Amino acid sequence: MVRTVAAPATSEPGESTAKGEQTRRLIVDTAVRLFGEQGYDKTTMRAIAAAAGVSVGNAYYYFPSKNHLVQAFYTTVQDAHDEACRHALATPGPFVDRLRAALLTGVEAMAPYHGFAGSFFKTAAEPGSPVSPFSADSAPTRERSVRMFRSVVDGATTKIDPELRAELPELLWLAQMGITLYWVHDTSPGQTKTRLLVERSTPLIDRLVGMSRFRVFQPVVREALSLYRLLR
Amino acid sequence: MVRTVAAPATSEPGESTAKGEQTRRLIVDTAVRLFGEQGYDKTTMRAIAAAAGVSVGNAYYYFPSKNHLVQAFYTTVQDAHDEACRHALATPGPFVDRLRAALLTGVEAMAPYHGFAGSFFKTAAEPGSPVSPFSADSAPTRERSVRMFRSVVDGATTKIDPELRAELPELLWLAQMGITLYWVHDTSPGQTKTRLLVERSTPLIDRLVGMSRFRVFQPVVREALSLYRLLR
DNA sequence: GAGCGTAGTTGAACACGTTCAAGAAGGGCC
DNA sequence: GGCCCTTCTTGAACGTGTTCAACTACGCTC
Repeated sequence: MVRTVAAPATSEPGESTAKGEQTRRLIVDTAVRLFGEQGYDKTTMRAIAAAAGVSVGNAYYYFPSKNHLVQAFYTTVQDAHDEACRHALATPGPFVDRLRAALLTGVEAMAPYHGFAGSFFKTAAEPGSPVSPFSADSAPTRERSVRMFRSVVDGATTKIDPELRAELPELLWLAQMGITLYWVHDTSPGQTKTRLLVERSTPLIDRLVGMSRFRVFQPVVREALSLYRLLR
Repeated sequence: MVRTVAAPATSEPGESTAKGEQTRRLIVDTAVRLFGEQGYDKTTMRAIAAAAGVSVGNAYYYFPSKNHLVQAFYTTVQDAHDEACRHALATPGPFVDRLRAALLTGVEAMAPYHGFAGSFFKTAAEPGSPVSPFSADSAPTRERSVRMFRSVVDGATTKIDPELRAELPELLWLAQMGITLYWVHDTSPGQTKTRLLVERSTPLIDRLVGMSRFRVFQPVVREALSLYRLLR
């Protein structure tokens, strides 16, 4: 017997064949649309299946749970974010400007989904959840985001302590998670407060980062970084 | 017609009469016990009702949702925490020692419920949730906790910038929320990493707080505090 | 005691996410 | 075509949190 097509190490249903891929996309697209229209909780699996013209069980053949359907959302948002800040990060400049651009475009990219994010957040926040930003399943999205912040740091003309510089992309990603946490809970119209947070916290971060290379702060920076590495 | 008993402004079922209060307690106590034994998700409303010897509907007569049953847990943990750190905070001393004591006893108080907290966390993290630490329903618990941190600050012999000192209790409460966030996701045995986080971050916080009263940092401290007040 | 209104209680019913045994469709091999 | 194995699809069924119309128990007024 000859296996015509070898299954990949991480095989998921319907990723290999044309038919499966088609149904998969159909379900994802329908889900993403409904999530955006009605929020996470109000979009039932039955509704997704019905709108996509398949059975409930079929949706579960492709996705282990309702949560997994949301990874697609992450990718969508990140695509928009990458596109939006590509221009701002193209040419080197002061750290503060690059950071502000990266964070603000991030908030912009998420903006259309504020309602959805609110209803979905509880699922993402759960410790073992596959859609938690810290989970293994989210690794691709997370690493892509860290990579973007690395580009923020790499193109910065500001002088930064080398040890801090190495860890900074990941720390900034963490800061973005914090901002997102605030954003999700932000009930101000148009999430004005979150934008204000970014606008005014970036100069502060810049100032602290700038201070990092002075001798006086070396011990604190060292200690903080080593603690971070230890507990990461 | 004469109303013999005026209903209080925030009247909840079964709070006034003896019979109601009895059933209410019975349900809460049963729920708290089962939560601790089996976790949040595995403890069904049917199981709580059955174990308490009442009907499901009766539980819902006293508590609007399963979530609301958890406020009792908060109180339990906080009672333990208050008791545990009372002694350490009784006599004035260095800020760093008082803070460490407050945070470590907090972690100890939560420790028995780590499993439960993990399964429950997703509910507490939801923006509009009544059991969110930022919600109106949690105000009593929250204020009680802030009060404890105020005592930490008030009894501190360390010199602290006055403006910072005023906001510090709330900021420390926020820090505790951050530590709790880490703790919930901490899978190390016995949550060793969280203890390490407290042990090593308190000196750092202490150092930063100590720096706050030097002239050089006044602008940064001022800006950060005003931003915090604005976005709170 | 009779009547009445509130507080307390019940269990069936609903919609949900998820599971699963069963079957249908498709393609390679004789 | 006939066979077989994998891929794909179905819809009923399970257990969940929550709701609700109906019922009972109690305390008050007459």
